[in-house]
Amino acid sequence: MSENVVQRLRDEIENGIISNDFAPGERLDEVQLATRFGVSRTPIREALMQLNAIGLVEIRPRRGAIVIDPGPHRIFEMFEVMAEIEGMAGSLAARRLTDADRAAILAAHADCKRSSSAGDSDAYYYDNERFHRAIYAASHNDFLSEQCVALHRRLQPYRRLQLRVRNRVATSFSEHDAVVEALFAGDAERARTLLRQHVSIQGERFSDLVSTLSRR
Amino acid sequence: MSENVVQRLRDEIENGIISNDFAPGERLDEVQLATRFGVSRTPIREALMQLNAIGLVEIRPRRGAIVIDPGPHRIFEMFEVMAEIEGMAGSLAARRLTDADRAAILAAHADCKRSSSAGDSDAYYYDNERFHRAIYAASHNDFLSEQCVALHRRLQPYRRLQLRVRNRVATSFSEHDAVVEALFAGDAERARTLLRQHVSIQGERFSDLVSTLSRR
DNA sequence: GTAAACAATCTTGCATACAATAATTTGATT
DNA sequence: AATCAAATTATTGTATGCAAGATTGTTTAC
Repeated sequence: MSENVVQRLRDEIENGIISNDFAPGERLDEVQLATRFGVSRTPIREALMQLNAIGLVEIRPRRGAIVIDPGPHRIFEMFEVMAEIEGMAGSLAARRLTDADRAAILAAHADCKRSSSAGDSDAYYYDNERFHRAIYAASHNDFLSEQCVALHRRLQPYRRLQLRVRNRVATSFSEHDAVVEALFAGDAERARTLLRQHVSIQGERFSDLVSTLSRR
Repeated sequence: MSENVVQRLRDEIENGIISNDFAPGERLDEVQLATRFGVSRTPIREALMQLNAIGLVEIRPRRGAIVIDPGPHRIFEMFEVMAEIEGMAGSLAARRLTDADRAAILAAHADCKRSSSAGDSDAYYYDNERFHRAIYAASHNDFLSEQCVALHRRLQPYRRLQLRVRNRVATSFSEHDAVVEALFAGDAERARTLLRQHVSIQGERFSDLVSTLSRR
């Protein structure tokens, strides 16, 4: 069997965390996971070490692994950084855009339009991700692109909540529209500002949401 | 023995990579490392998985782990991102500066001045790191701060090379001086621009260096 | 002499076994 | 009955063992 096992486990557990299948604060029992996935403890441990390194899981010595609970404040911090690097990607993209990039962005944007006007927030969620990834790719900075994808992924559960609020999908799409215009006009600073705002808004809304609901 | 063993191994191997003790492209043999550190293969493997997750090591199925060789282009990309998030930290710091932050920055800056005028580039390297970390902390965004520290650390070997070039220490210090001024004046945009340039310069210089020396 | 194929060896990947520490339960004493 | 302590149980951390794939070297055929 190939090394894919531990990678597979890593992805499965990571997905479980992202999709809130494993709740923040929850303890991840090694033997439990091992029996569940039909493997021994060893690859489970190796996967958990990886998640620990990424920052999704905390390993307390001799006391097992727990899913990290970022808390509203830290989530806000992550949105703050996301807004900035997303803006950076947009700025670079506006300057470095190739025809292929243009086509990919337009295609994703068109799909967003479709799912947006259909009011299908789940489909929009998927198309939105493709749209943003197309911009990351257009930055032609692979390292930045990877960082963006990783952070985007980590903020996924919180962003998903956002799309449920009234009119958010429509608003999001119109923001995309302005972004596309700036990108295609080669206006780096406007693309940066628009994308930064586009993301910050999500962060601030989220912050409002939790700070009124669950007080810590 | 506590779980600290694998953490220790992780740090040791990571330091080995950063300090070029393990060269890029080098294969990391599990039994070799195990005997070297006096442990079994298991904790070594777990440490390697963590380094893999961080992106310092690549694990090729059934073919072992090798130290990742970023290559000049990717290093340039990392500097590009470093410049941006460093600028972001500066921008936030200028707005959120507390008295304690001010004191920490001034202290590190004073030490930089000392080691700079003494022409001690090794000491300056250390003080420079403290100076930058003080700015990260002053951003009052812990997530950003951690990202900055991690990336700063990864770029360490390339930055170190830079300080050896003629007059770089003195130039670096005078750039710091302007940064401090902007920070203390609360001028967020100037702080951002200055820090961005301060870091980009290193990236560009590095790029010049390698692209003339070793062609890939 | 060179190239290809086969075999021997080495290394990784996973499982199991053993040791050490934390959690829990039970029993005794106040 | 309640609390504290000791012992038992459960779970983590590390080592070792075994199987499967990769690497290397040798031999044979052309």
